[in-house]
Amino acid sequence: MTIPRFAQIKEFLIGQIEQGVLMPGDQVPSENQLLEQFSVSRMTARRALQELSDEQILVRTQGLGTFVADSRPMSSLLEIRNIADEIGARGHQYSCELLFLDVIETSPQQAIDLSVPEQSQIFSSILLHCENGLPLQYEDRLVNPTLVPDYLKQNFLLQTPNAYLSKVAPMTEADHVVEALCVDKNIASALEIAEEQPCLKVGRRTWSKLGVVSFARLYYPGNRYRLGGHLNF
Amino acid sequence: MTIPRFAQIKEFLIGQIEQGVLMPGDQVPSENQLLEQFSVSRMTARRALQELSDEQILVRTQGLGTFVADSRPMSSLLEIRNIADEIGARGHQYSCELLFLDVIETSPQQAIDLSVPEQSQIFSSILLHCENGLPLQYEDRLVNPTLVPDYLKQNFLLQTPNAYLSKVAPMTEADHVVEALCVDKNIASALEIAEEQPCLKVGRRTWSKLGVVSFARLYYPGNRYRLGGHLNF
DNA sequence: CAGTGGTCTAGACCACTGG
DNA sequence: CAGTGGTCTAGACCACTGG
Repeated sequence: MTIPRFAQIKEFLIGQIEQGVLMPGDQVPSENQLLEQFSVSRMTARRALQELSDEQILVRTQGLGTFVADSRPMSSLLEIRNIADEIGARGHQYSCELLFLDVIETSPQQAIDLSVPEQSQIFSSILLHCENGLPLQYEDRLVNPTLVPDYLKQNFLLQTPNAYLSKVAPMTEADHVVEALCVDKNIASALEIAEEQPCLKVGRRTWSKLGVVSFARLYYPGNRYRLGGHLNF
Repeated sequence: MTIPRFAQIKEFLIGQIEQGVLMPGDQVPSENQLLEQFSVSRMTARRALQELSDEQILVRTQGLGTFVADSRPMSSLLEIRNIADEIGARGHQYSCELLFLDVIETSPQQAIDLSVPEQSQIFSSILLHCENGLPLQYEDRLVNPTLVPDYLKQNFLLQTPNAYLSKVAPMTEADHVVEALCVDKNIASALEIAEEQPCLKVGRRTWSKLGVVSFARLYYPGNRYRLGGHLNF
């Protein structure tokens, strides 16, 4: 029932990182420092650092020390990447248009998508993300107001919903459904494509520890976007 | 340069598993047995077992012992699943049609896809996989003849290429590219859809330890198939 | 050089499982 | 009960990094 000492040290370090006391790149206490601080043997202090390193939360280098890893790497496949970062990484210009942002009452399907009661009041946003001025992603998003009460107050032209949600309600799980389809007239005209043009639709439900945070339907013109992934077994 | 003792014990156990001396479910030597066998301290024997357990190759239970894990679990997302199994799991009837199976000479693009020299002789197969008689997947596959010399001799109506390749050249890595598009007349008519019908295309390159084994282009009618995935962070 | 992480020992006490 | 894995100690020697 008592928490093992090595686990206590891990929790201490994770706490420091989550509170921002230790930032990515910072050096964390060495085995010898933790040994004194927690009055444990070196093997125990070491185990805490080693396991956090195995979990890719820390990075260790012999002779140098132990450091906070840059960012927690995700599963490389269908990785949840911020569209603005993705476009930026290609060296292209990102821009964005806010098409809708308000409270709505859930339809039966939306209630299921977000795991809330029917006819709840929830937040909805629709954004159009562009690469070099050309529409790349139509983002239709539902947000749980209980978990993210300040959603409507954000300026999504400065920070994508994805980036904001990652900060206020860190993801612990995500679901994806990928399909190919033709979109309706509204979405087609927003994306500046013909109605017959095939689109990639990604449905993504994200969880934090407290429940379903958000459900997003992302539409991409089939001729401008592909999803990639790499798996290691 | 010398291999650490714990790593030697790991290699010994992995060897036993790969040679079939130890089968899934079998109990492996306990810490105390390894300790005597390799003349190491318990901490070192333990480390070998612990790391293999972390790697999901072994399963440990306090008081019971350490056992060979059932099978190495894969990344859950865009998991490489045998289409026949997938259809069977839905309780539906699987059937399959062989459209092509022969040696071809690579086009420049095909040479890149399979990482072989241009104008190499490679194996090519085209199959149509059906669910309850309705086409679900058009599989256009290139195979490296050096790594899989007996590919053309197989009967793919009894065993899918995917299942066969998994046996003779176990996958160590895979690449995916997913896109939405309209397919050409040939593929559309095979899939029994109109040419305007959006399709999901999955390009998948698979590696074994020796190199690129196969490159498959999988086409699914957009209205009959969706890709799903679940991520845990 | 002092400090770091990597490996390893020979003990200890404990909680748990099965017979 | 004997055997298992889980945690922990107080030492040791080593290879490596930077100053």
